[in-house]
Amino acid sequence: MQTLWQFMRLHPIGATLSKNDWGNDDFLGVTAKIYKPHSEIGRQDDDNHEIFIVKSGWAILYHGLPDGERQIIDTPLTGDIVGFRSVDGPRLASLASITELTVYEISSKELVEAILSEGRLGKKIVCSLARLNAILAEHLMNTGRRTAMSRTAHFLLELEERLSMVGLSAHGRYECPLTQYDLADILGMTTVHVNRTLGELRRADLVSFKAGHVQVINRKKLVEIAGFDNEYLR
Amino acid sequence: MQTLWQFMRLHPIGATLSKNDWGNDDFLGVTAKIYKPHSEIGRQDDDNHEIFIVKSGWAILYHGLPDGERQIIDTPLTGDIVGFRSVDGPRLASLASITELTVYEISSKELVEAILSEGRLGKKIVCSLARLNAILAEHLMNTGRRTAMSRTAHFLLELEERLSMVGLSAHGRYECPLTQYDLADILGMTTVHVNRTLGELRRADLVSFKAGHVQVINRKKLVEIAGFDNEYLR
DNA sequence: CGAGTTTTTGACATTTTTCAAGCGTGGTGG
DNA sequence: CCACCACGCTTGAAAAATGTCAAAAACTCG
Repeated sequence: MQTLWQFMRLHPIGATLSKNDWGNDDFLGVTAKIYKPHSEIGRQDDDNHEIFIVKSGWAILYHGLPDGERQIIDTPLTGDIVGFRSVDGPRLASLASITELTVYEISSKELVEAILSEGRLGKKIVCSLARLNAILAEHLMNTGRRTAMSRTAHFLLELEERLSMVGLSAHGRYECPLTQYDLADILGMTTVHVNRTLGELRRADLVSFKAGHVQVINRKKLVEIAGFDNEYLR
Repeated sequence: MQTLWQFMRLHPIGATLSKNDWGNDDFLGVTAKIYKPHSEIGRQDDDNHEIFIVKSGWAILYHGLPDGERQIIDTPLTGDIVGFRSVDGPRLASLASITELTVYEISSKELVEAILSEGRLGKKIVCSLARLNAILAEHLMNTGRRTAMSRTAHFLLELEERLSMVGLSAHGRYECPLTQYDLADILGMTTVHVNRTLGELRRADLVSFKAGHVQVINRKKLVEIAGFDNEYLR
């Protein structure tokens, strides 16, 4: 069985952590939990202070609005941390699996304890949160200042970059189990419009999103349309 | 002269820090720098690894897009930290003052060093970043899933809440030096539309934004229209 | 095969942007 | 003191982008 620290050494947020960075083995020994596709891992407004670290699979972190709308905040991928809050309080967003999902679950309190006693862990978490910040800021530009086309192109390029960082994309090709409904709630548009936009991108031979997989066709032009610069994902 | 740690004890991110949380006094003695209104404090793409902590004044953190558009990522207020990056690399956004602005400037490297040796500082920074994350996520809902009206209302309520936390708002009233152009770049719409929307809000006796100050008139209804829940600002 | 989900398409409505112009105010130089 | 300019605010009319509603086609899974 792979322990949490073994995992973290291999992935973005834990890449340089040594065993000693964690207080003791018990804490490290957190076992990964496996969830079925389309299950709720944590629900918005629940008073359950747990942090998740994605080991494998696809998930969405979303917030439901009073009027029934939904905005997807992020699609956490392998190695991403989910669920930090500045203070105790209800969860601000729900986490749901898309595919089968494996996550490490750590009590928020325990993780904070560990940060207090181990500076290197604090640094790691700070870096991880800073990166999430950068991603959110970029999504803000997407929904705020880019056209439907540019937005969609940008997100597909972001996914490719993030996935290839964890070895899940190569040659501009990757699996993506998100539906067009999901895409709509990520990009802040309607499914109908997502559909038309994807169609345009496909017909223009830029990128194809079809049957759960994505293939970048003309990267140069796609990057140009999207105004994509991967710097923020470093 | 007020030192950085004296300041931090009094404001959100540093509220519970004691003197010992910082390695030594030299580091703490960082003097605050004062900038004139409308100056650039840090420029996007610069390779200058500095973190800013706002002591007083209004600022905007924005990112310029290739086509000349601009998206304002955040309006850092008293006590907010600006400029963290996951790794060294060019700055992702520019920081500019709106009013006269006083900021503490700390080298990124120094702060990371301090985190390594002082867990409580790490915790504070982690909390601050988690809060910023929550704010960005909420802005994402704003631009992604709310109408112009709801969005604008929401942002004005957020400002009120954030300002009253640092003693700069009371009775639903506060000073706000942002222009309608700024508002447009925050909310992801055009100035023209911002103008019309503010007009509507004013005519409906919900909130007035005029000559640099904001007055909430009918909070109950405004909160309802905005779908505002201050939980995320805690 | 059949039921449910997802994608695609068409016609039309609404929101938001664009372009263009006018107004008000505060500061500045003649 | 006044003319003038820069800047921000306001308004109107038309265009473009995006959303809504509705239905059909395609796909998926048991």
